[in-house]
Amino acid sequence: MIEYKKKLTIKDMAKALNVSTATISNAFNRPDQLSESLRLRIIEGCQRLGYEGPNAAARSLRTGVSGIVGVLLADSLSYCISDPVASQFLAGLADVLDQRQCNMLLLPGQEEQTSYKSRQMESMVDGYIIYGGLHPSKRFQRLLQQSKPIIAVDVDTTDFITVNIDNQEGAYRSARLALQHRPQKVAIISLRLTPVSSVSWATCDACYASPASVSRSRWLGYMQALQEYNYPLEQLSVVDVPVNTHRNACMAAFMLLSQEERPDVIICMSDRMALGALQVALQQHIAVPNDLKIVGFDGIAESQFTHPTLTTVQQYNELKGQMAGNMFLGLTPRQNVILPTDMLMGETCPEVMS
Amino acid sequence: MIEYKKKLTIKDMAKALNVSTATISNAFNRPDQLSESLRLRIIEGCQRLGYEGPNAAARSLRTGVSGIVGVLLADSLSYCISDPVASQFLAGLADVLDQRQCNMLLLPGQEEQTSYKSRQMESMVDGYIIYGGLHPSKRFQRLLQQSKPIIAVDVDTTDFITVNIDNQEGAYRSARLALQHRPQKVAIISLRLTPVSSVSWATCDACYASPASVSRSRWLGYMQALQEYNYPLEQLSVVDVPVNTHRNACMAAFMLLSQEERPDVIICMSDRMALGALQVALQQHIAVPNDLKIVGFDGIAESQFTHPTLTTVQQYNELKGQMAGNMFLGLTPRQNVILPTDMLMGETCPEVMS
DNA sequence: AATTGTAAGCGCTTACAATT
DNA sequence: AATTGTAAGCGCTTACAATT
Repeated sequence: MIEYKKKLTIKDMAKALNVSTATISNAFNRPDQLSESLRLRIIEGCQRLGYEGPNAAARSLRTGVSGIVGVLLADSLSYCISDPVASQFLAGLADVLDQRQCNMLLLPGQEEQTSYKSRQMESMVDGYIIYGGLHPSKRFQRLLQQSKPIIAVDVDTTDFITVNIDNQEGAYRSARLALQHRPQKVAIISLRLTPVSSVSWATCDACYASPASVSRSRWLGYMQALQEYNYPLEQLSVVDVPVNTHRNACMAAFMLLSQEERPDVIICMSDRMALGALQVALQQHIAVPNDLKIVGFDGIAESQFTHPTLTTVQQYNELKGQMAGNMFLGLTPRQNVILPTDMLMGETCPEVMS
Repeated sequence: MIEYKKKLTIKDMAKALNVSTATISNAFNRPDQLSESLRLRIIEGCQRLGYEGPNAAARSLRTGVSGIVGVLLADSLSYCISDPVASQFLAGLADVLDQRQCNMLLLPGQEEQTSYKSRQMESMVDGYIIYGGLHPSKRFQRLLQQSKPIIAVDVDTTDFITVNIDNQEGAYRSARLALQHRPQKVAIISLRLTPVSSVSWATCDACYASPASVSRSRWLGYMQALQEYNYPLEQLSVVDVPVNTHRNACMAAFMLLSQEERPDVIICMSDRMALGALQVALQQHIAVPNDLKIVGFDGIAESQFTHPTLTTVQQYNELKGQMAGNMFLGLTPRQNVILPTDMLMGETCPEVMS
């Protein structure tokens, strides 16, 4: 049988150990305020009696600091946790916060409920890390007025300190790599470039109108490369995908590969899109990379688990999380950061030897 | 410029709206305690003045309930977030908790620091969901004495209410599927069956000694199938992997496929292992499934993103998370649950037509 | 009878006072 | 001078009293 304990307070300890509550508190929080011997006696006594240390709610109420960092996500929790890019970011962030004994509170961005309880926890949070997206949600609007520190990641804004990558440069380099093969027919699988809610064909004009900053930057990088190679834009096929899922990737790839003139290059705004395209191509017995080159974006771990492995833009999401965490905690100067990306030379688009 | 607000309290609202603090509190928490008209006037007034509702720390201190559920993980946060099985579970759990306006606090199991601050948050938590592993950690020991509700998932124990799958049955069925092909040489990639800390060959005897319940159950399922097919155990090759990573999977597969007598069946305790084996096999130009059958376990999404797709045991991790959450919240009777699994017929091991 | 207000106390931290 | 204790108050909820 498990033996349960009563909930112990600092008062109980003070009585049991014959000191004041202040001394107990100091023993835990301000070692310089009492003699070493007394501190050890108290710590030992508390351990023996089963007192786990000051109650977090009370401490937080008193000090105004909770040690909890709110992470405002662009999508639902379930999406973010299962998306490799977001989860890598969260892992990096969690590592840093954990080292400093801070905790993470994941806040879904899409909040429809107006119940005040869903906002309750916001009052506990010491500040926010905003991850991705534009966040037109009410929750987001409220945050701005809370006068708490905010770091934004993968958001194109001047309202906060941001941690970003150079999306345009990365996209440009990946597209150039594909275009070096002098393809006949280029296709792009884009993410949330247009406001549609299903996988659909897009025109270049529509794409320019997109407000989603990350996608737009990548799009501009692609355009830059296409222009450099004088690729006729009217020949370009673009399928836009509203949500970065494998299913959508397959659908997009299927649409592209069923065209009368089949693309020999597919440039993708994410590795998930690229992996979907790869799978569909292989199922259709299209030789990759011989008859079809594919480049991705992100450098997720899974991109190197396939055969052939994916050629993609490696971004360092874990590092991104660590940087955001360190900045939030003030361990790193609070200033805008643009992290580098690298080309990850996989097998789906080899380099052209010249 | 963003305009910041002062931190408002229930007192400020009482003064501004000319009612008592109790009435403000009731307006938020006990609608039956005041007239509809007054309640609306208060809610509207608070909104207008920018009061977000009662402070969570104060409320939690007063009521003893925080709405925060501690999720005790077997490994580090970064591992759990990036593991597809764990993250699916977390996604399901998060969904349920979020609907009920509860929050999740992820607690890494491997806690070496003795700083009391790392335990601070434990005092806030309303209860625990323990996910996987044996948890011999100090943190775990402490939890048992806290007299808070606990639900355990993927743990073989009688100390708590548990949510589990039938690991042995699932493993048995997957092994049988592979053995139907009457393989010459069977190999197994196992997880944490032996206490070694690197990828290593294992013997059948050593494997039985494992204390890790999930792995042992799967192992027993494999043995059951092997016996049924009279497969000579002395011919079996087993590589045991301490941590479920792709790198380890590749190493294990490499070891197995470099043997003088190459296996024509590899049975894997996880899809990550199976995907690694598939990749290594394809890189070595071994035809899958013709010359090598592979079966996995888990049914992670990525297992269906490859070509060929993986034959594996589908477990419903998101459902597992939902069930654990619902039970924790008391929306479902608190009783032990064993969730079903299904065979997911992919291409790496087709069914034998007889 | 229906509505609203008073006041205690949840467990802690910390300025400052009191003691050695 | 070094060590320890007193007491107020963080923001809230709720039993109960007071008012209409």
